[in-house]
Amino acid sequence: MLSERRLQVLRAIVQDYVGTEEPVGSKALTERHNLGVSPATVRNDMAALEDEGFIAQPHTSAGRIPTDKGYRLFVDKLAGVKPMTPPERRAIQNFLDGAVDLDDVVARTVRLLAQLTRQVAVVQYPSLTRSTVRHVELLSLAPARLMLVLITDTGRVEQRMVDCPAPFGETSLADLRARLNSRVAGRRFTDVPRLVEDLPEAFDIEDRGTVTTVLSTLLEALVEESEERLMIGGTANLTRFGHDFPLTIRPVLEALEEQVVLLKLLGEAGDSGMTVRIGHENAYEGLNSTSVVSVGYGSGGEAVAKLGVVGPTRMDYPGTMGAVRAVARYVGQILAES
Amino acid sequence: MLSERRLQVLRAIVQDYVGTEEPVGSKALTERHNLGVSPATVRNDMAALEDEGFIAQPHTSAGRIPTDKGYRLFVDKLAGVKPMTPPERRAIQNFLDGAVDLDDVVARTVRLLAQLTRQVAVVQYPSLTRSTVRHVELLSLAPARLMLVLITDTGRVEQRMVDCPAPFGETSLADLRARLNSRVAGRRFTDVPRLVEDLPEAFDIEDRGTVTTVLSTLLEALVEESEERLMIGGTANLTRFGHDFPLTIRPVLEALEEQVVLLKLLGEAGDSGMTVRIGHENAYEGLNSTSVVSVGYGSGGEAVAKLGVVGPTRMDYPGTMGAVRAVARYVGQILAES
DNA sequence: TGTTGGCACTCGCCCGGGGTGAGTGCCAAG
DNA sequence: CTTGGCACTCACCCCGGGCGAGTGCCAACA
Repeated sequence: MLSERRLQVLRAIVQDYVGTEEPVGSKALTERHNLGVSPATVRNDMAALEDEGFIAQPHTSAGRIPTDKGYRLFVDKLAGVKPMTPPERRAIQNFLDGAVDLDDVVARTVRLLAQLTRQVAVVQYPSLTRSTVRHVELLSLAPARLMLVLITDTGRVEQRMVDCPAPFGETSLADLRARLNSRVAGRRFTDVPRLVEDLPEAFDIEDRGTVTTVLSTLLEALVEESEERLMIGGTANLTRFGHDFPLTIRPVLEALEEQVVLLKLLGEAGDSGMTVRIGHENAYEGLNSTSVVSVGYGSGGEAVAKLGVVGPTRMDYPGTMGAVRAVARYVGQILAES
Repeated sequence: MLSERRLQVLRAIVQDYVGTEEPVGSKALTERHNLGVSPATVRNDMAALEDEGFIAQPHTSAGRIPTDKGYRLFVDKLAGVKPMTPPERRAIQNFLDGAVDLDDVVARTVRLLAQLTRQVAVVQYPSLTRSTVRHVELLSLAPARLMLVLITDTGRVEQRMVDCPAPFGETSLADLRARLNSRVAGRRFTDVPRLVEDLPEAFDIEDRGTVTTVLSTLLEALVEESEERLMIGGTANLTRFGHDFPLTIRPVLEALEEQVVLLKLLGEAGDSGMTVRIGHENAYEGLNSTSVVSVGYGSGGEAVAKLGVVGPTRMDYPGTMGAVRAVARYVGQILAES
């Protein structure tokens, strides 16, 4: 096992490297952190750390830089989460409080996260698989043409045209609307199919075709609505990535445009607590030189979606984690209030 | 005035520079384009073009590169719009035909444009100031709490909570719903305020407060809905920008995240026909080293929104313009059909 | 056994200089 | 107005030397 001091050395290396972006040597370390030992001792420790794969040297006769494994150890054992300062907290709250609707909340959250962490922010829209139906509305546009409007408790609206197999009277329509709402209003998306299953049976033969059509359209809309969307921001921060730029940045930009990739990324992260994926721990190849810090957030106790940031593996983990956690917390509050 | 041959020389310079990304010299020009004159002559022409400010040399004893003014002349006088090939047209149509709703149309358009031009694509959502109300729905959620749902003819839906000053009965609600729709359905957004102006007068005193509240909420929603949104894509293409990278790319990424900037950018472009803004012609400073090619598109004859691409001033103008025009045309068709 | 100072060694980086070649401007002749 | 010739300018490449940070090893010491 690694001695206490060696861990301190590793911590010092990570901190210095994150700050300077340059390989850090034994002498500089003893000068900047008062470890109480000589450079020679540190050199021995570094050799040991390198043997274990926690650090590496880019070239012989250069300083050491942390490996993914080194960062992992740092995050797991050596670093805490740096809490936000009270002024920062107030700023977060103020900024989010101005939001007028769900889109705005998400947009503001993205901006905020990007600014606080100076990295790329990713915010998933509150997931709807766990959310509930607030209301279903049916409008008659033409004798055999209806519009179905689905309103969710998170404030999203989805609408669908329905072409009926047969004309559908106003009274039948009102009847269907009432029955539908009494069954599904306030219920979870996932429960809806079961709840409306036997609904056609309550109608006359000639209306059943239309009713089943409406129902299947509704189920379709529910599925589509629970497809997860997300918003990203702060891509300009990618320019602070490093010197080797174009090669690193391109796949990241590509990944960021592929919502599927990002959703998978967030999805893979643990369901509770904060997740940090470092470098090659990310399944997607283009993100092998980045770290992803993500956390679930939600209105009540349970997480309904995730948010996080994407940055270089060389990032300020404690600060980033602090910001991500704080933002998630406040967004949750905002959602609970509305 | 510039002689015919000098214009040819300018055209050749632009074409070569766009292709090679390197300053082009007199000798290379005579070799690659058969101008029928010697390098010395071309040198004289180049000197003249430089005097007029159409080209410049990055360093003494280097070739010439076009200036913004040079590109301007090229676009205005020397280059046509390169039409898409039939296979390309088919590909565009096929790709767009698969779209299922408005969001999907816009998303596909962005992708398509980015791929075709290998640049950053910007597509504005169909503007709603010119569009019409399809339906307004009112739902009663609680005795003094309504939900207002606005549905537009472009298929967008906006919903709003309304807290009533006094309880509002179901019959009044039905009455208001009916009157409201009979007045505004099918009408343009801009006409709505005038059309509902005197509506409160038709109701009992005790209901008027609620009616005016509902109306003002509706007007608010109309304003917000006509706020223009847009979607961008293909940012990964920025990596092909040039060698001096980080400095050029950062302000562009920043501009792309500021929807306000982009909307202004598109808004400034001429209302009909294709607009090309080259380098410093862009008001926004961060885009001084980029060109923006934009065009209006719409379902009928008239343009309802704009789309375009942002790329380096050194871009293939004829090809880009061809792609932009073609995409705009097909998107218009798709919108007209649905 | 762990720590320390000493020491030789490696090697990336900076710097200055010479050679190369593309490209230019000018000029005189056609 | 065009052309060939010619001298000149510079950016670029390559090379070699000096510098210095950093390393690994070792012998001495607590």
